[in-house]
Amino acid sequence: MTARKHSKKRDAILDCIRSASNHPTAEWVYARLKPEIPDLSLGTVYRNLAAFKAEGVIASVGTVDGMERFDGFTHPHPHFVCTHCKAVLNVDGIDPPQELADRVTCGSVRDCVLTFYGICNQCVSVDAENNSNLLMEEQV
Amino acid sequence: MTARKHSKKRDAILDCIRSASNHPTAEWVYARLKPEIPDLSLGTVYRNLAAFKAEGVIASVGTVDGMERFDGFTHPHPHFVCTHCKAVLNVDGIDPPQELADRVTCGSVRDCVLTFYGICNQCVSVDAENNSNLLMEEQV
DNA sequence: ATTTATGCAAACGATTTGCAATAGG
DNA sequence: CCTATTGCAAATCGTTTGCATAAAT
Repeated sequence: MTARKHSKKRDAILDCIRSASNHPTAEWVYARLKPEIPDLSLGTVYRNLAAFKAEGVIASVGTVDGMERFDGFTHPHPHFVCTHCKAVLNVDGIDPPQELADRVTCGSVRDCVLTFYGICNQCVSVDAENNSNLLMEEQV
Repeated sequence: MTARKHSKKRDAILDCIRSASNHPTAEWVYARLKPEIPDLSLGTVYRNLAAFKAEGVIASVGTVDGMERFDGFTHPHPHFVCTHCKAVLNVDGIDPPQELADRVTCGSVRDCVLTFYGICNQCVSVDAENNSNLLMEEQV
């Protein structure tokens, strides 16, 4: 029925998502591609991301700070969300406990999502730095 | 500094969230309270929910279908989200794997959130019903 | 030629916010 | 009284959508 046609912009958007490691927003993808594709529109990015997601070609990591975050790597894996800088990081070496799905009785489970929230190492460092700066200022 | 004052509306909002089992949205809380508190404003509901959340008095279950869902029960527990009817249900008998937090190296974990996505039992039933209806119609 | 994909800008919907009025202490 | 809280409506902001045009087949 639906005869899909090829599109350079669509390819660029998918490449961008797949090569990005930061689980970007639509806006980020747009800003990233705009310089090399000047006539790209934000609506096109949204439309294609929605289509990719519906097809299962990309995944949604959820909403952080009001913005949806996407992942070009669709194999289920846990994420770490920094509540300070809003970074979304992959958590390696831990698998989502999909076995637990069998013990869920309220419905038929399709996905099992495991997400850790906290402060990423980088933000902890910056925080420590600021604190020592503050201490030094106080001492003056 | 901040001299907090008592407020009937604030109390009603907290009671509402705590007595609700459906992990409601701000709008739902508003609609629920409006009849008994005719001069309640949606902004007040949003403001108080945000404050409760910041204080840790209530928890956010995340965003489902573009709307934030709240939980008056703050002890960590997994949820089941029905991708069909958007219901958010508690999953009993399973604890979030907080032990795994120690194995996360990219930051310092504060929360561990486990969420299952799928079709709830009720939607499965309705679906089956519709299908048999369709089959019957086709046979006519 | 036909039909999908896109740009653009307007529409949308959830949430936030500024400000004058209200109510708690 | 003083100040936190609220109602109201306008503003915000991410996302969606309608429509005329461009690109793909």
